[in-house]
Amino acid sequence: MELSQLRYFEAVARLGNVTKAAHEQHIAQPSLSKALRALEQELGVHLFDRVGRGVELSDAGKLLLPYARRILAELQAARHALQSRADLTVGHVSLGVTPTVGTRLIPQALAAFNRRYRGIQLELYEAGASELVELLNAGVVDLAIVSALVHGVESTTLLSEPLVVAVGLQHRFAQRQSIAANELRDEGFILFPQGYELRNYTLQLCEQAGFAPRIVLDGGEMDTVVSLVAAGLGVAVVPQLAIDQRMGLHALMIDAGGLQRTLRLIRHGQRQPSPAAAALHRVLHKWVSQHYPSASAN
Amino acid sequence: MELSQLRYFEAVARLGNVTKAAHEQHIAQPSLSKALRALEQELGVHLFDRVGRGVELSDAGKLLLPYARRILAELQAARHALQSRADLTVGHVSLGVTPTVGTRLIPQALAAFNRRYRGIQLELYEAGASELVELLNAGVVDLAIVSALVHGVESTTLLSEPLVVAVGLQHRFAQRQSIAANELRDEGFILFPQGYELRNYTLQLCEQAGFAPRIVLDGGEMDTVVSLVAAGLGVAVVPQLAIDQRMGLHALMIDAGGLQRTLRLIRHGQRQPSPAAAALHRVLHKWVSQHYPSASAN
DNA sequence: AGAAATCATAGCCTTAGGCTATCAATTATC
DNA sequence: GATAATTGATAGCCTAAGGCTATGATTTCT
Repeated sequence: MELSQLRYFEAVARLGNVTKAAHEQHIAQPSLSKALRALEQELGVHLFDRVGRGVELSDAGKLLLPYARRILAELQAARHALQSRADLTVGHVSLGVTPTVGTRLIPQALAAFNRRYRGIQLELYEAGASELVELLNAGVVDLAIVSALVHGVESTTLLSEPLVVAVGLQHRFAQRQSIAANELRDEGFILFPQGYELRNYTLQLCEQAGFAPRIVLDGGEMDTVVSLVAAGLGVAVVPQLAIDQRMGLHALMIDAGGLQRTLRLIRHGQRQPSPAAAALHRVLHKWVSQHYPSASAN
Repeated sequence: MELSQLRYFEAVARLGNVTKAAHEQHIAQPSLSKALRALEQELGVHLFDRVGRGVELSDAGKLLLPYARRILAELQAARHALQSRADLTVGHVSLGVTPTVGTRLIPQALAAFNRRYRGIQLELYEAGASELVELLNAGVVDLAIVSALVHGVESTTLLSEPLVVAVGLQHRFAQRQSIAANELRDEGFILFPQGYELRNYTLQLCEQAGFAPRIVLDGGEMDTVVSLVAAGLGVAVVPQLAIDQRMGLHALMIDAGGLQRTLRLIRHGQRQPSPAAAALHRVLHKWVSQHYPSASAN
């Protein structure tokens, strides 16, 4: 049984006339007769009775018709669904982010995406970089933003942001714009937890400056760390984007050998991105290049 | 889009493996790959991602899959419905009868049919012969039983029943077995209504015997007429099958030139009978030949 | 009765969809 | 880490399904 046969059958049933149905379906009348015959033979039933001029549905045809109509309707619905998905009027895209990335960049960028693509459902996963790569490979997330270099996936540079030393507004360096790394040897440091890239960056900075950091507090998400710094508990190495003066923070650039954190947008190398995923990829790059023109790259 | 493509698509989606799906569908693996490619091109989307060894559904494929499954399920349901119909496990048949036919013959025959074909729904229309032919031509009834000869339809003789003169048990002829038509010239007649074949038969009988009947009562269905005769109001020409001694009736055969009423089973000459209609046709003939072996014919 | 309409049949032709053979890529195995 | 095994894609061929035109048989309208 072929879909064309069902289409023809439905047309003949609806019009009660083989010739008119053939016209409607843009085929020759004998072709339609032949197709009907083939369908009847395959099913082993008579679908139409030739009654005078014209044909009309037989008992079996009346039985088949609603099935045929449902099948054709499902077919059209499927086509429409795929079309809508391609149009980006509906869809779904899942983005993975490492925890410190989400805080400032993601909310606004995703809001912009949602304004542009109203019908696309967004899903956000927060996890460590290695877990995000697993989710990407498993197809759970379409895209992920990580700051580490990962292998086996397709990666584009989204943003390079300087890492700065955050101090409270009461801090003795609060009036300075920049600082040399080794000036920090007497400061108390607040560290991000094990496994976070920012923790490694911090330790790397101190090591390069030739001292081991005095650790005041170990562990804590971005918000917590920022609050602790503002309260004067210590200093912390954070992305420049995380600094907000209104929150009682001051940023110190690091003089020489200043570290940068590169945020990368990664996606599966072999999986074809869905239209929604491609759109999010596009929007994220565009949003970054518009809001951080100096820091962005592609 | 072809149904085979949907079948293949579903198999690959289910098995996650083109080769295994090709085996299951009894085609060569390259043919399946080609079919998938064609489907993807037609829909303008990627349905699968080759990921390592094996394939897995893409976003678009996940969207399409439930539609494909519904379509395939509908298809199978349609096939099953037609099969059940052919098996006579389900079905519908509509029988038309003229009013005087139904009384004795139809109930038992239809009961026999229903015992044999439990799942087939019966529908009964009672109407005059000409209306029944219209219903037959319109496809409203599949079969009809009439006693008149009608044209333009396919007709088989179901039963020839003698017409007898019914008298009450108190009637002066109640001890006789037969009678000559002209002995009835002084009797009062009870007539069936205009348009009934039995009315015509009665008038014909009297005309052939050379008298005009004295009409005591004109109009009345079979049950009424029978009751009136039993009450001694007059005599009536009725089918032998309508006589039941328990109801206070006696049948007089008509000596020479005795009339017979031939019941014919008619069906549409061009319409293909449904399995249920064919079964009813069969059962009616069989039932008559078993219960009235002398009177039946085919 | 003749004209018009409608479906079926016959015969031809193109192409979709099947097959085998083979390549490329990935994964399992030793 | 090299080799074998598995899997999907490609190339090229061939058959048959499904399209077309021409025509015939039947029925209905005028």
